[in-house]
Amino acid sequence: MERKVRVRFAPSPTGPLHIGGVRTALYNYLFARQLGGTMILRIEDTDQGRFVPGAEAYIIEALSWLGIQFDEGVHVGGPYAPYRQSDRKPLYRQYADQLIADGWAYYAFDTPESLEETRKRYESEKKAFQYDVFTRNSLVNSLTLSAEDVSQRLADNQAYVIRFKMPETGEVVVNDLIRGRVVVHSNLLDDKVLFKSDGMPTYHLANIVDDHLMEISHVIRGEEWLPSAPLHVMLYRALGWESTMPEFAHLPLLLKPDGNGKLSKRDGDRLGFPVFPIQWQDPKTAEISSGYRESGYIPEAVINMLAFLGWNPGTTQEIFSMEELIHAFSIDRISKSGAKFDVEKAKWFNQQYLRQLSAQELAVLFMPVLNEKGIEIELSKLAVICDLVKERLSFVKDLWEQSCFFFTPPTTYDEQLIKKRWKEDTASHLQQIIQILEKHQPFETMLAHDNVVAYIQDNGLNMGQIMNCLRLVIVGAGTGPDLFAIINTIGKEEAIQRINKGIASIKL
RNA sequence: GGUCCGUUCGUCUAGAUGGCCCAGGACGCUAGGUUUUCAUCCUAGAAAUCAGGGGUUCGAAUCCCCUACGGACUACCA
Repeated sequence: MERKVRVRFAPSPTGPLHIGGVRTALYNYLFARQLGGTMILRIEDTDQGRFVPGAEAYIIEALSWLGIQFDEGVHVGGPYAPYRQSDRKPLYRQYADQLIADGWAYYAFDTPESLEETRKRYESEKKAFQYDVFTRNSLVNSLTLSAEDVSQRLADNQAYVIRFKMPETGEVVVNDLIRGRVVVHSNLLDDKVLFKSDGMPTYHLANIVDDHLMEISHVIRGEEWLPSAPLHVMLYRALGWESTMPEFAHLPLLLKPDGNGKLSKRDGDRLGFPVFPIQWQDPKTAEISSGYRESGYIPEAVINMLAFLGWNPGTTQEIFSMEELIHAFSIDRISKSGAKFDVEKAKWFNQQYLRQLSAQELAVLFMPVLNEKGIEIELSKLAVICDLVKERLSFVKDLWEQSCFFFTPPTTYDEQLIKKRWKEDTASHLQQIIQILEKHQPFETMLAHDNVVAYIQDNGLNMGQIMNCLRLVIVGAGTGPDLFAIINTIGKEEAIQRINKGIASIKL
């Protein structure tokens, strides 16, 4: 039973990978790392018609940004190379032939058009057509045609596909690590195409052949594959590989936050959150879909959030580093039902991770934003500002909103606050406060603060009223960190200028 | 239509072998406190008749059955 753990993440390069796919990759990664196994990236590009340039590079970049690493794969090579199915094309045919020779598959010459016609005919009778045990005897294939006819058609290069010959009797059992025993009667399954007329295998064949050849021990994939898992089990049996068949775990789906249905590529920008790890631009339409990276999410937060969509450790701990996830992860704690994505929780996770960053680290992230606005500042000074506002952020991009008053004087003043706090004598009191500030010759914040407080108290004034008005002229609003910390940071001269400007601008 | 999977607060979920669950945590929400302000933080609260109905049992969110609802799949797509 000692089997080396080898798992694969096997996306098809038909577009950007969405977060459901990322979660599948993550669970594979956590599982592999925990058990000292191997994580493989295999590209399943057997459908040349849906190939999208750039998608493969996108997948690699996105997973790399998130810290999901591969031991083998298209981009890093490995002992089972190549890892791209289009590069493995010559491998598959022999297995299809073997299946035919063993009576597990057959040639089918039906054209797509004739099949479509049959399908429509069934539909008009309110029935569903399936190429299976019951219908294959009335269709054009090597089961109904004479041996001579078949060889003639083959010799004539007539287009054909190779279909799996599903047994008429018997039950197929899939033992799923998450769902338990799933049983289906084989005659309910259809004769899936294994090998296409263009010379490429379909997903089903390529997948089984590659998993076998690459010695995959566990197949962890989305629930959308559960219905075809019985076919896969049959394929292992037919190929004589049943004893080394990997174990299956079908993950619950990620659902739309509103309404029903699985999360789709369209939902993200419609509902105001990214469904993609990093930004993607469609090469054909040039349409841009936003990504977590560009939206200001920290990769660790995205990982943490994704890990909890369908899995939990059974404790109350919610913040997990990748290392902790690797340690705590287990397949039997994966839930069976689909999870709706929640933007608010995602934000919360990001906030938690943002707070773990030092002021210095935040400053480094913030600096480019300022430079773009034409603001030059020393990193150390910026770090002081970041430290003052870091508790108020969910995203790095919130930094500007939370700290813009450090860099530019207010141009407008909060109307509500004026109404509430600004009195007739406010201006003259602020004049007095300017005098107090002027007195401090090297400027000392604490002393200035104490003196202002003393002024308010000595004159029997309302603390909240004066302080809020002082804040109003300095910040422009009633928000922000400690007022004297702000004054200290912008400097005495600037503070006095702002007070003067405020007095001049604010009229009752 | 058919096959398969699922169903605990608005959301993510806890809930081995039925009793400690008139259901716990987190996000969000509401209120109070802290703060010269806002945010943070602290405290409290509202929020699931455990999809519904039948059983089994002294006792069920937990076991069984039925129903409903939701989802996936049903391509020479993956």
